Amino acid sequence: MQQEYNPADIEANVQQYWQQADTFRAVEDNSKEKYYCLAMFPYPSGQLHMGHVRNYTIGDVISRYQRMQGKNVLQPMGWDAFGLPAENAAIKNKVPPAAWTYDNIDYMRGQLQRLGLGYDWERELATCTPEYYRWEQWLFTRLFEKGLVYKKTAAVNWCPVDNTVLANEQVIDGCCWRCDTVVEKREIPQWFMKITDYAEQLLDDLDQLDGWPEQVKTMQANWIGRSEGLQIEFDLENSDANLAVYTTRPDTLMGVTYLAVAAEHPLSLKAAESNPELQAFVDQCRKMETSEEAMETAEKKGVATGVMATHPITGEQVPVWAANFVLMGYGTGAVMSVPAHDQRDYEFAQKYGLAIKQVIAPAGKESCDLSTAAFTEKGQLTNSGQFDGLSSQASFDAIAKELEQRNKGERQVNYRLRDWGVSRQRYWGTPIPIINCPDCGAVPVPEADLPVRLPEDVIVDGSGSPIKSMPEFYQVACPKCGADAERETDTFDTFFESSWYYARFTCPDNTESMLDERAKHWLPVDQYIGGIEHAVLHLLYARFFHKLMRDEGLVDGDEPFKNLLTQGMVLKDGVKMSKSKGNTVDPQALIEQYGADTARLFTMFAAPPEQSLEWSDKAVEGSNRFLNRLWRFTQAHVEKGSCVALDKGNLSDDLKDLRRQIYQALTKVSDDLGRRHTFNTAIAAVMELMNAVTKNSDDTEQGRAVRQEALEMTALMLAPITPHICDALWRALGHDEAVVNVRWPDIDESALKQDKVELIVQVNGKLRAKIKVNADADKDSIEAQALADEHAQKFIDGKEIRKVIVVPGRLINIVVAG
RNA sequence: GCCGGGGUGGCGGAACUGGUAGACGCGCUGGAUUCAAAAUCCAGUUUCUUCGGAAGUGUCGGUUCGAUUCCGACCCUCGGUACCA
Repeated sequence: MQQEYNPADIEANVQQYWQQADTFRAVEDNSKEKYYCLAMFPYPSGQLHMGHVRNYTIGDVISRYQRMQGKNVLQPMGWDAFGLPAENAAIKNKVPPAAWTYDNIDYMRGQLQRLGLGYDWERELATCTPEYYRWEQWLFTRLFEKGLVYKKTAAVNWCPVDNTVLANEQVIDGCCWRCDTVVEKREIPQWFMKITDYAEQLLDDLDQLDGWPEQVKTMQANWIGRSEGLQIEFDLENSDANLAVYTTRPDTLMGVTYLAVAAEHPLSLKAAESNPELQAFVDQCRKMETSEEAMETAEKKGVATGVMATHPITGEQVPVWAANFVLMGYGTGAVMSVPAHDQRDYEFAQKYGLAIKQVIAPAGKESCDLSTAAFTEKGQLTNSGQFDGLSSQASFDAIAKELEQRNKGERQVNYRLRDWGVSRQRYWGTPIPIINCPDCGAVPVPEADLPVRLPEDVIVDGSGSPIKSMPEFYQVACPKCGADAERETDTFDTFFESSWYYARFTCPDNTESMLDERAKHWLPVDQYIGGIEHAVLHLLYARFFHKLMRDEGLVDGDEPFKNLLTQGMVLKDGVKMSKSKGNTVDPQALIEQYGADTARLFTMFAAPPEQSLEWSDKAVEGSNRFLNRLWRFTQAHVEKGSCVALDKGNLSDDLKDLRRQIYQALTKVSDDLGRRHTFNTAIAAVMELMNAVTKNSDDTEQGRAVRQEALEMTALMLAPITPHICDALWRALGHDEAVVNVRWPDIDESALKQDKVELIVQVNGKLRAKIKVNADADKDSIEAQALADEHAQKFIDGKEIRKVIVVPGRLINIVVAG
């Protein structure tokens, strides 16, 4: 054993051993319990950032711990390789996206290996290869046949100067990020997946996910947004057409004083032809961002269309307004407005002088003052004709029945969730496998012709996707009739690739089918780890895909991820590390200076995984200092030669104490690594043990034997977190096998037993004394001992004792008067 | 705007089921070692204090023998918001 801790040597040696012994190769083996641990794969942006280091270390610690539990662990790694940054880099550096991406992958793979992450690299995949994306093309054509995909027009952000579609993040304050032109909305035909057909399952199956954080399930449930309400039809004046609206508050129907439609609603567009003011408003709305956030925070504006609608029960005429807060692609593109009982409608009515009619009265003592705000609580109906006096709840049924009889409405379950638009007008993505024939319409590419390969030798200059101007790509014969036809030149949303990669990792080499029996062996993923920012979209799409694949017979079970851990972000100076803020810390430099084990130890120690992690150079040094201390202490111990066997029955009180601390630490670390995933407290427990061990200077034979035990346990307990140094320590302590193959130690219960325990004595809830009592003492004798304590006496002397509360193993609280 | 988190010493954090607030680490202070420094080791470190204690976990209020933990209202901050991944 070397005198000094030299991480560069140690880490290179151990990593070489793992590679040569094929340690992390995962082979299906029914004799062992399987454990599939997956951390969200990275976008190959160029270099690893601290968020990656944290994410992948968490996964590796869990994987190594489970391996030490004797499980057959699968931990794969791959690349979420399609996406916008490759196109941006291509424009900037004049490199094709493919070359840029593959270079990045090669560099980042090396960085991951240097961190000592135990991946089965045989299973590596990159989503930008035809071997991968051909299978999602295949699935899409299957879904086409099943009617689960369809085409409709939808709005995109359009920059009229660059002549290109912009992502939401490329729109800054309503303007193009590159040329600062005001962005316009443009309606173009796009492919959609019917995720709403699975809305109910996606909601109900959340109940199966006991291993998911409650907050993530809540966010998903709210996102899906199931509601029960009524669809109500309003007849239009001078027209056969009618206007349908959906409401969850039919009890307020009698208070409707106007209707609002989206500016681009056909009704509004038609009215605008003869109304210049409305036309100006429609044009103005066209220059709005498409994001929900922008819509909701924008000032609420509207213009009367001049069209009147007939109230389905009273027959009264109410005006129809065009409003910027009504979304065309959402529900029916129209809403009924009840200013007295909805705050947004109230503010709109105040602004434009529309009528406010109260139809709900408070049932309890809630305040209702319609001169200041809407009354949005439920209550008792008033001013509602035949429904007067009913409760909000009772009126739901009564009004539903009335409307059904009049054929003017029906009950409906509605979801906030919208169908998934998967078309992107970009180059660097999976080509959508559809051919548009002038006679046959949209025709899926036949299986034999898959994959539709994305040409990689292209020039990207920011003026639109290069494949849109490549006849050799898009000119094809219709697979059905042979006529001249055109390929889709749009590509898939990159969430498409990341929605099923977890399954493909089980059989990435299969060239015959999307998945095989190995998927059924390994799935579901036992532990999934990734950023909280993916709580809704990615995780919902992956759950959706799992159900689609299940219905194709490709996988078993309803859900892909049994347990989920959502990690927090890595911050510096309180803000997220990012290139634009210039506050990034390069993991490469960190590893070169201190080694992978220090990088791993610091990221696990600085905060629990679910919280954000504040970067600190000084704390990194502290982590390195601890490893140095551990190394030197072990070295000094080993240097004095081998130890005799431990004689448990023949130890001094101090040594018994020390052994108890060893097994208390082991108890805590086992729970923290296996159940709680609080690696910071596990490390703290090991540090505490080390402090106790270094304080003990018993150099007798038994003293050295206990020290040997403590150091062995420390090497094992830290092995999942800092695997390189622990391998070297374990060997130095006299073992021949690699620590990665050692089983997690058992707890020696006999070492944990204590004769006396310390209890605290409170008087009126304040700490006043500490007493030692026999571990098996009964409540009465504990109480008596507490009352007799001289410190406690000072605070109870001469006062009336009202109550004494004894919490076994913890405390005694003496409640006195005055 | 809406949905979901978070707020505890100078700093990162601990307190797991309502029971000793501040484990562990960083920083700082003092000491040892050194010609000197670095490194290392030892001791101390919430604030105030009349040295008895008192106050204290974003703010205000409540429940309880006892609240960082439960309930209500509010403030600040972070993530998501459907074309960033």
